[in-house]
Amino acid sequence: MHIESIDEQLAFLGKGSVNFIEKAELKAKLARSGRETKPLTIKVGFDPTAPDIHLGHTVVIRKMKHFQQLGHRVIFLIGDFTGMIGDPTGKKATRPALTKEEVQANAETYQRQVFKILDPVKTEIRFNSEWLGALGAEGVVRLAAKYTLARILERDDFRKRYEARQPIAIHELLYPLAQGYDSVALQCDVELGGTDQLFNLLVGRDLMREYGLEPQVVMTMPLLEGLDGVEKMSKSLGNYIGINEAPDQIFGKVMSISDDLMWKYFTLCTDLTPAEIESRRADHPMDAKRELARLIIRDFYDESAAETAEAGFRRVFSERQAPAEIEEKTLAASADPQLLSKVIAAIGLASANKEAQRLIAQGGVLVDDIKIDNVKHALDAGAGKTYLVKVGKRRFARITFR
RNA sequence: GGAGAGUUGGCUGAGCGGUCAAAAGCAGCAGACUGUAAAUCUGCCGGGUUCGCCCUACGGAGGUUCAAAUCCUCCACUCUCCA
Repeated sequence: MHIESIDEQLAFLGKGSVNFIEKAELKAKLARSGRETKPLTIKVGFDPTAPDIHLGHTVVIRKMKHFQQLGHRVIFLIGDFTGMIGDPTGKKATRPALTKEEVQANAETYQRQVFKILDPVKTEIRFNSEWLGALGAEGVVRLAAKYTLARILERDDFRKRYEARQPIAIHELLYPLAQGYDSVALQCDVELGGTDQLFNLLVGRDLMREYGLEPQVVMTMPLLEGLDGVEKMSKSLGNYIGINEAPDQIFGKVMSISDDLMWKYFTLCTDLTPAEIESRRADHPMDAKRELARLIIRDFYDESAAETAEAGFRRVFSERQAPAEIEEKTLAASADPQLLSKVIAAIGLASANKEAQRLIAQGGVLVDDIKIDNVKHALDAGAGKTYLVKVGKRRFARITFR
C-alpha cells in the first residue's frame, strides 16, 4: 500500500486511536523515514502467558498491520521477562515464572495466530529477557535510579490501589521501567498499546530521553468490550471471541453483541473506512451485524467460511431448525427408562442434574422437537433408541442408546 | 517490635448468634417477545435426593453454644498508625 501525502498517512494510522503523543513527532518521523527510505520501528508488547489471541488483541495487531502496509518494521515483543512481574493493571500481581520451553511454545502459538493478520516478512519477534535478563542487579538499580516514586504513583491504578490501601509489591513498580527500557533497547520510533498502557508507554518516552535517544511516539487504542458489552474482552471473563474459534462460533458471538457496541467493532475490528462505516448505519442493524460477522470471519478464514457460518446461523436462529451437523452421543442402553435430566447432564448439555432439571422446568428442553417440561420425564433407553435433544437455543445433541 | 482494621458465592458488596445456600448490583442461564445469541420484560442462578430431607460453602484449624458467616483461641494473608 502506498499513500502519497504524509497527512493522509497520519490520518490512516490514527484511525480509531485514543492517545496520539505526539502527532507532530510522528509526522516528522514519517517525513524523515520517507527521505532516507528507512522504515520506522514499531513496538508492541505481549504477555507470554496468554497465547490465545482474541478479537480484543487484534485491535492493536490491526494497527501494527497498518504500519506494515506503509512499509514500516514491526516488532512483536514477547514480554517473557516482564511476564515474571505481571502487569499490575490486573488483579493478581505476581504470576509464576514460565520456563524457557513454555515461553517458546507460547511464542510459536502466537506466531501461528498473529500471522493471520500480520505480514510475516515485516514482523520481527523478540523476547525482552534478551536485554532485561542481561541487565543484572546492578543494571536494575541504575535503571530504577532514573525514576521517582512520585512519578510512578502518578499511574492511575497504582494511585488508586495505594489510596484504597491495597497491596502493591515493590517489584510491580519496576514493571513500567522494564517495559520502558524495552523501548530504549530497541530504539523504537513508535509504541502501540491499549489505553490501559498509556502510563507504561509514556515511561518509555521518558527513559529514552534519559538515555539520550529520540523519544518514541505513543499511540493507544481503545479497549474492546467483550460480549457482555461491559467488561474488557478477556479470556478469564469468558466474554471473548477467539480468532482460532470455529467460524460458526464467531458468527454467533458477533451476532450477540449489542446493536450499540457493533459500531465500535466495525471501527476497531475491520478495515472499513470511517465513511464506509457511517454508510452502514442506514442498513437494518441485523444486516449490518451480519456483515460485520462475515468481515471478521473472512480475516481469519475466508469468504466461503463466512458464508457457511452465516447460513448455519440463519438456519438455527432465524428458522429455528437443527444445525446441519449435530454432535452424536452414545449412552449405554438399559431396560429401565432413564431420567431425561440425568441424560442431559451425562452428555454434557448441562453441568449437573440439578441444572438439567432447572432447564426442563423452565421449558428450555426439546426432545424430537417436542417441549418437555416435566422434570421427571424419562426416556425409553432400549438399545437402538435415538433422540434429538435441544437445550436452550443453541445446544443440540443426538443421543443413541446402545 | 507495638496497637488497631480487615479476609463473604465468578466479580462488586450487605449481613455481625437462629427466620442465611447467605441482601443488592454485575456477569451467566432459560422463557416470552422480536430484527439476531440486539433491546425489553419475567423467571432461574452450589450439589445430591426415595422430593421427607441430606451434604458442601462465608481465609485455615480448633473451641463455646441446643444453634456460628456472625462469639472465643491460634495460624495465614492484607491494610493503617506508632516505633
